[in-house]
Amino acid sequence: MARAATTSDPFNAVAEPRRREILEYLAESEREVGQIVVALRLEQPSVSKHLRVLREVGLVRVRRNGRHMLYRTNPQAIRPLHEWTQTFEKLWTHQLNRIKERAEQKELEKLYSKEEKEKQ
Amino acid sequence: MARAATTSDPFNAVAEPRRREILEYLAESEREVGQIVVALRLEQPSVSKHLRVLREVGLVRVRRNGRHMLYRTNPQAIRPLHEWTQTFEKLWTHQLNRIKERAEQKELEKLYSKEEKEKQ
DNA sequence: GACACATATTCCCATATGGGAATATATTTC
DNA sequence: GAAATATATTCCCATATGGGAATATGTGTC
Repeated sequence: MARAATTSDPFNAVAEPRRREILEYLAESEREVGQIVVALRLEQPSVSKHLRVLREVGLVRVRRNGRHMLYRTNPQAIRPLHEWTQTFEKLWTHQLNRIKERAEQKELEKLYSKEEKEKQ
Repeated sequence: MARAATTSDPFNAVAEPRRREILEYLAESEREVGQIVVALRLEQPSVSKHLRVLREVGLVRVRRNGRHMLYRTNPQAIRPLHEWTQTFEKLWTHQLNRIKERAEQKELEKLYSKEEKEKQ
């Protein structure tokens, strides 16, 4: 087997930086393909291909308006990613607290040894 | 250009489902490679290769203990992912509220038309 | 040092990628 | 229906992938 398809799930779809940019841009409001091309300075076929991937995993929605296609981010599709990362949140705040506590401990020790020196 | 390397950033590293499983497993506590092999039912070389990718992007830390290598998840490295997904959180709660409001509106309308009928 | 054990690396391969260039499709306008 | 505009698709290609199999490296034990 090779690497999983970009269209296999949101995790793979979102691994591509340009697709993340597109999602951010389309989160502000509905946009035409041409607007994405201009705003993100990408080639039009490139944008269409990225949009296709995003559409296939449900990360964007489309509707037609005349010759224009209006895309928008479907934020709900990002939830699974958010929830997965959230399971680690407690761990890193815990880790940060430990770092903080150690720093404070060191400060205390420094102060203490200073006082000791001054006594002598 | 082809697809970005799995080692280019946490987004790419985490796109692979087995690597996510490994991160979850190593979040509980420090583990030997052999334990991962057994717990996740993967081939040993496969695990070593995944661990290498995770190590290169800082998602895991290692220390040696005799012939054993002890790996653990570095939760801080997941923060960027969490923060990126978080920017969409407001949008999806907003979206959910709208859905809820519409449902409630429909309920009201249903009730109203029922009363109308009963009048007649 | 010979051996066993734990882990890492290498080689091979089918597969999907993203970009570029060219072209196809769909829609409006005249 | 021809021309113009907006978007999508196709083809080509260099590149990295993950799995499997085999092998290499490192460490403890006798």
